[in-house]
Amino acid sequence: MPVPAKDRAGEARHREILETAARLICKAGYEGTSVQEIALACGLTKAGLYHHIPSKERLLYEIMSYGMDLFEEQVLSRVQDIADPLERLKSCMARNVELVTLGASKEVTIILHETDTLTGHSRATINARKKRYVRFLETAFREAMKRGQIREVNPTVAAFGFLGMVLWTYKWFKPSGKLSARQVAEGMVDLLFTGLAAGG
Amino acid sequence: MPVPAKDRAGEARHREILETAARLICKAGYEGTSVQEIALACGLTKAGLYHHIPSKERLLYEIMSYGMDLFEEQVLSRVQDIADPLERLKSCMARNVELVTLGASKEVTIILHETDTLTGHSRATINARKKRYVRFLETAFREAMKRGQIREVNPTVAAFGFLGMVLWTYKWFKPSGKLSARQVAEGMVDLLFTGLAAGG
Amino acid sequence: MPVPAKDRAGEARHREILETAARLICKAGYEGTSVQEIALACGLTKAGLYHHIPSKERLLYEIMSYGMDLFEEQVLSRVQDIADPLERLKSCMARNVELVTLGASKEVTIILHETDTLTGHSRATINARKKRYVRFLETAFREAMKRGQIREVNPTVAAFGFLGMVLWTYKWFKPSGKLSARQVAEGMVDLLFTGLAAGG
Amino acid sequence: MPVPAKDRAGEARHREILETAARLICKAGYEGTSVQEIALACGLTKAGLYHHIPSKERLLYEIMSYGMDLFEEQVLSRVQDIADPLERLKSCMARNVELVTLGASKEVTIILHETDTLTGHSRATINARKKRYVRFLETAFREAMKRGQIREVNPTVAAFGFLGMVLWTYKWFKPSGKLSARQVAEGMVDLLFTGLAAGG
DNA sequence: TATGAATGAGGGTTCATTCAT
DNA sequence: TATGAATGAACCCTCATTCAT
Repeated sequence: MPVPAKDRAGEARHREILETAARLICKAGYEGTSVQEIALACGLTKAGLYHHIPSKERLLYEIMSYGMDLFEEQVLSRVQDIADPLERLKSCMARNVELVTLGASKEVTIILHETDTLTGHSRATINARKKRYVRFLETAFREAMKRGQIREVNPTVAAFGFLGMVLWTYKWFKPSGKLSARQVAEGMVDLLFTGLAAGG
Repeated sequence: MPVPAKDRAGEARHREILETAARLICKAGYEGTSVQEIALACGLTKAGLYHHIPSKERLLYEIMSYGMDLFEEQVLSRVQDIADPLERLKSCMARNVELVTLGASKEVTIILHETDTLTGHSRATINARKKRYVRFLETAFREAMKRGQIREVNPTVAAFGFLGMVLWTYKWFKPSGKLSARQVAEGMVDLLFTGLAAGG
Repeated sequence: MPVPAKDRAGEARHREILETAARLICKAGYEGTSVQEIALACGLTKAGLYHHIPSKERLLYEIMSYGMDLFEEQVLSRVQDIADPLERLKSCMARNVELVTLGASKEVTIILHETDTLTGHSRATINARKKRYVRFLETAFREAMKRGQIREVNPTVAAFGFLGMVLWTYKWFKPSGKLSARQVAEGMVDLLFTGLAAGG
Repeated sequence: MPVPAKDRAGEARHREILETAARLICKAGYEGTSVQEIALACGLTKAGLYHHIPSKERLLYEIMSYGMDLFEEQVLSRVQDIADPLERLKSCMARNVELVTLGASKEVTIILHETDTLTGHSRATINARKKRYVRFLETAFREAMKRGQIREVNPTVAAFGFLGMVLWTYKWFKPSGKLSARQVAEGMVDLLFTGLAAGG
């Protein structure tokens, strides 16, 4: 059942707005970005933008939902079926680093780190999806330990170490720098999983 | 030349204001925190607060400077003279994790991650001090490699991996959680430097 | 010359819109009711509503005109030919009270009290029709005095006292209350015309 | 214990703002009057006005409270101790008519008829005070009947008839017209209590 | 030091209205 | 007729900042 052209256009427009807003919010933060600026960047007036979104906070929520969708589609769903837990973790890390460094809509996923801005149900929904990712990592780490693929470490520390390495990347990575996104991704995987121990 | 009691008192008050403001800004971000709220939390009126600070942006700069002071005093200056580069890195990591998790003024140092808010000279000054830290880490990694203490890896990736693990901590660590700050600090050091490789 | 069915349908639709709008404006006032809300209540979009009305102010004018039509048709025209001036006044009062309490379209007539909202010609037109009612009452009071049916009182004060009693009713009358609309109507007539004097 | 000069000044300023706002709201309604207009009329900027009031709705509530204060002080408290219920009612009506026609702050009391604008607790508070007035009137009517001073009528109808006559006055009374406020007041009392019956 | 009062600028949001489709 | 998209103006309110006292 094909989606009518009209709806597809509307949806595309909507995504375009989310991505444009994400780019701005990513730079200056949610509170530091005015609806005025977002509207202008979308080629609309403030009132015109409000035809597409019900409120600024809801806009943020939709960006975040969209960001989680992108993340789950481009990272989680592509690795969760990998049987070998170590390979699953490595692939996951590489994909996640690439998502926040060279993804076409990387800002949409980066914004996920705007914590404490959303309130109520929206906040709970997003937080639940984030927590699922942490659980996914912890589980994979535990499996890898059980199989003897990695040393015995605290799975929570491992998961958050993993996440810190991956998500901090957007703060310093520059596409125009010496290292390519792929190099960073592989470097990070190598760093965490091969380890720093000499002769490892 | 001893500082007059009066100035010392003034300085204490000043630091108190910086720390109070830091706590608020840490929660809601710079743009999300109003001068009004800061004044109230300091037990002052808005106009009263302005007798202590020249502007909101300058307040942020002073918090960040103070944060860098604290960091350099409690982390850098205590490890930079360690001759063994691997021990230097390990000690640095542990101290840094502890600074952002159980430091009495942890918010003051956490705020350092409010990027892109400061402008002009202030921003350049803070960024220069941050960059010095990255250089310090890269150098230590290089030294450790030269000595054969760790594998050959890209020092930049290593430095930012290190930083990501350390600085991300404040986003998820809860003093009331299962893990103590010390456990997290040691876990992180173990994770990065012993590595995950089995039998490491 | 019979009205074509189509026009009759259009007219019915038009009246329906006027009555729906009247109900909303009656509750929240003209300024407190948005075109959006009116459109929604009519089962239309905003743009759709504008095919039926040229402007919000004109809508108000049409409601008021329709309200005056209803009033004249259901009150004035049915009493103006009563020869006895006292009976004319009593019947008028009873009918008017009933119009604003149990009339099917009572809100349409209640809105007539939205003063100072209309401007220019519209306002003048409505005000002229209202003034005619006042004159009608004053004349009837004067006739009744001349015939010795009632005491000598200032006819203007009598007319506005009459109107105040009648029109205030909508502010407190509740169809579900102890008093029926009819009881209120008869009570008001009794109150003003029989008077409060003991033994009257 | 004398009120400090400063407080008295602040209080006077506050009342001045309430009265200025009342005058505007009285003309155009609450929704039809912008905070901008109120500020301007007070000789302030919008932001300056907000130094004195917490919100527009709260401003309305304060006007209404002040209006009830004025009413109770200038009407209720001056008649409630009159032993003779008929005299109590007559005096009450005269004073109330005068309050809404020639009172220095008549708009403040007229605004009390802005129904349905306030919400929640504010609304309940004001409504309770209004209801007390209705009860006061009903009681007085009942007493007067018991004493045989007036005919037996429904006290609720009597009370609302009384109120309608009194409160409607502000809609048509013009200080520059033929009738003085006093004449209207006396005319209304005469109309309701002497009655229209011939030879009354 | 401290404050209450004030302000211009801008915040997010809604308004009545228009118009191409 | 009906609509979705768009707009300029205005809405209520808060911002960081200043200044006389």
